Amino acid sequence: MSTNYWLFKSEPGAYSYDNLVNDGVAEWDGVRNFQARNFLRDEVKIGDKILFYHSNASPPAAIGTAVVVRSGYPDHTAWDPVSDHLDPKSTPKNPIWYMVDIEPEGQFARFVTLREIRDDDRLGAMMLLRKGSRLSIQPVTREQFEIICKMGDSC
DNA sequence: GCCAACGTTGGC
DNA sequence: GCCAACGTTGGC
Repeated sequence: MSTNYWLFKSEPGAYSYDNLVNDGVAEWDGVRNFQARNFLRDEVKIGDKILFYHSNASPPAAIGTAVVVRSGYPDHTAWDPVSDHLDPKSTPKNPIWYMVDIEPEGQFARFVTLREIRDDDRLGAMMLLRKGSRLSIQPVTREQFEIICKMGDSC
């Protein structure tokens, strides 16, 4: 199976790329959107490459890359009573939500801002640029991944 | 099944 | 802080 490419959003105030570097590996928990869940459960595979994007940041930007080290498995925070992501409808026997594990690959030498992505004609098809697109796990093409990586002086 | 109300996301 | 767009909830 070939490598797929993704964009993962995170608010740096909640979990930044620095947090990921410090942790070494992260359980990508707390995704509570069905479309994103389906990607995590069914399509995000070990070895897939991730553009790590800071949303709700100033400026919003792609910060670096990461790699998937464990494919979809049930998000146990859904039945953790002290978790912010508790969802009583999800149980160990019938999990609703899924997560993957990721590791950082490298921060970009320079961040690639949303503005720069929007201004590049080659990236016009990205889901990120669609009006009202709030999906936190988005597929990107290999070409889009590599263009942004180059814009970040890191490929 | 419809749809209004509500909560969240996320750029600006 | 504002607010548009979206997803979810719940009454009917």
